[in-house]
Amino acid sequence: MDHPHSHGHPGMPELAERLRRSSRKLTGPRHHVLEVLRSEGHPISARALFEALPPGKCDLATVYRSLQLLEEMGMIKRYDLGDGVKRFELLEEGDDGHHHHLVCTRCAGVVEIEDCFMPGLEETIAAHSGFSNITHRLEFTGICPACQSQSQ
Amino acid sequence: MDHPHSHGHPGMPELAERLRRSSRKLTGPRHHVLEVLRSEGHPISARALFEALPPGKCDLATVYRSLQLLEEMGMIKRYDLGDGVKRFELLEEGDDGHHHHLVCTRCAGVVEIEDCFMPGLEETIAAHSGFSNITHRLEFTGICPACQSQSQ
DNA sequence: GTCCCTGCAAATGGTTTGCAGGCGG
DNA sequence: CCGCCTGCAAACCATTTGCAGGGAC
Repeated sequence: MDHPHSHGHPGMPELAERLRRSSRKLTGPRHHVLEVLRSEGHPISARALFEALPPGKCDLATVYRSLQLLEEMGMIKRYDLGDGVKRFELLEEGDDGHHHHLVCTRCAGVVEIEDCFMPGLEETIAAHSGFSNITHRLEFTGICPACQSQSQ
Repeated sequence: MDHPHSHGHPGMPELAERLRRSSRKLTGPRHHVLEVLRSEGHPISARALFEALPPGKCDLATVYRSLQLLEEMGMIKRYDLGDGVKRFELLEEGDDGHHHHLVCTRCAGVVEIEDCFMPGLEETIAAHSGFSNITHRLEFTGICPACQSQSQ
């Protein structure tokens, strides 16, 4: 259950290709941002990404702009894990990123959960409410094993 | 499915009593904040609450402080609906507020969904992940009937 | 009278934007 | 070259906090 997506994070050439296809440039700063996203594999905040960057390689504002662009292009997905901070995760091509997370309330560690547990539920809700285009966000929180043992 | 909680929003005397029980004061500003929460019945943001207040009756900062206090006391529940804004909803006594929402992505209208669809799921996840104290947040988004008809 | 509470204003933290210069294609 | 990108700084927005005066009990 740990890293259901770690089997195929896109390589840098593929990422560059996807950018080029949208006629966007693969610049130095973007390269570094993608590099961190690629090595991270879990949702990461703009600030955390910035701090993981080689110093001086990319401005914080540019990190935000890159994340915005990559999200629009569908290369990364944004998650709201409930603490008011946006986190982003690299997607494989064709992946819509629909999975859920289990977040530790002490260390903010994130574990992915691969199954989506509500087959047909959105249709049911649509039928009852009259809403259309229904999607959902589901996040779990708890205390991870490491934090459990560290302190009580 | 519309307002599963509208059957019993607490009256002001009961709210005052709950405050007094915690030896907190029922001041003018708090009275007005509670009044808006009571009449609203749906999750409302601090700013929206402030604007619904009679002008000059309560400072914005005090709205935030009141919401913080009421949340600590368990009188209201905070929801993160995904847009980075916290919203608060009045709870009845004994209600833990565990239900989910269906939010319109165009008008931000909110409908409550009373059922929680994951019986036993948290236990399963705990067993698989080793996490403890697991809870979840689940929010649905879509386009409400009114917005569907207004524009395409 | 004693604290709790309040308004005001300033600080904070995450994120966005204006601008002029710079670099990728 | 042209237009997309970038760094820097300032702006923004939701929320929090310091402080001194004021009100509830």
